[in-house]
Amino acid sequence: MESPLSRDARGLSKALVGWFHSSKRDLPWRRNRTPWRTWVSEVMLQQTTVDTVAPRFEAFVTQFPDPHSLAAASDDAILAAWAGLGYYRRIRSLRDGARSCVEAFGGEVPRTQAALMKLPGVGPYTSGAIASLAFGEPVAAIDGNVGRVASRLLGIRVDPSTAKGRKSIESELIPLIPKDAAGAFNEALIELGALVCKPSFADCGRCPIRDWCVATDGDPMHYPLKRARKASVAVRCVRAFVPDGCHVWTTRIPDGQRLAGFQELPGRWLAPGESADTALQGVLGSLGFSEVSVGDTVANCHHVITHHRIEVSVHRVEARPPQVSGGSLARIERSLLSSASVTTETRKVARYLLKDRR
DNA sequence: AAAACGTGGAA
DNA sequence: TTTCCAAGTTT
Repeated sequence: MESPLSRDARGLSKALVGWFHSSKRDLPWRRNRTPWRTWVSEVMLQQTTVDTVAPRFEAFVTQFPDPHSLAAASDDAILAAWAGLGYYRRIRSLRDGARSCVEAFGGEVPRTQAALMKLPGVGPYTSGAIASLAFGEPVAAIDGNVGRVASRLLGIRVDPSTAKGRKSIESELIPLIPKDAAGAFNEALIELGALVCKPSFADCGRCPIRDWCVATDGDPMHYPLKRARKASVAVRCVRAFVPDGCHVWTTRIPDGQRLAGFQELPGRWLAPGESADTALQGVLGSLGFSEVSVGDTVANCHHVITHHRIEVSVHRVEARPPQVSGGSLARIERSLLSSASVTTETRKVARYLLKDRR
């Protein structure tokens, strides 16, 4: 009961891989493809665009050229190296994964999908990508691109973002992967999704595998199935700009919270209807400040984090700092408000604070 | 299995 | 402006 597609898997992979070799983009991680560079790039690319990653990749692997160097790095160092890329759990996981490679394998990257899956931050996609691209193991690597391309190619109406959807795609995709070119096949599928078979336009006229595609004679945009996203929520946030000579007071976000380890101006989200003055009095009071006087707004900015749209207003505040230091309170030079030690929101605020507006 | 997790750019 | 998307993983 072989389908025409599986019988001609050879032709499909030849056409796909041939197209890839002539059409692929020149990307940093494709030059000198080592297991470590592949691991780093795949983690950096998780939910992050090529345009964002490309200018950051070489600097990162220069600073951390192998698992040993990253394994030895401090929290502050890895956060600064990842600042602005988002999803900061990724870099802690990557460092922890590098540490376990150093301890268990002498600093070598595991060579199989099964072994890679045991590393923190390495899931079904990333393990498949490293195993196939770096080591040639004939396993699937189903990211957003491949989920979409395979859905259309095979005519599968499933949601690739669910475990069930991925499994059904995987079971039909694996037989198509050539044993002697698994990496090129998988990367070609990814590249095809990125360049041709796009979410809002399939562009079948330019597709190297349209002859094998179920969706071309129907409606490619009918695939894949996708679930509704969670609605975004608007929140207001107040922060205090408390200058102290050429320094400014900040707080360091504690472990376990989102953006843990970064510094930001003291403040918090407002409850509906709550006043900025009350909130800032409370925040600074609990940090140990006294004689708190909340002044004018000195900066406004808009920031989005996951599904929250945040309107930030920063007030100038005069206050007497606590005598004993401790807890999350910190003090940094004003110029560091635009450095990698603070949150991205803080760097946005700093653009207003330190210079012009709008 | 749904929700959380960052950010910037395109539609 | 709002929504969607980008080489996902974890809980």
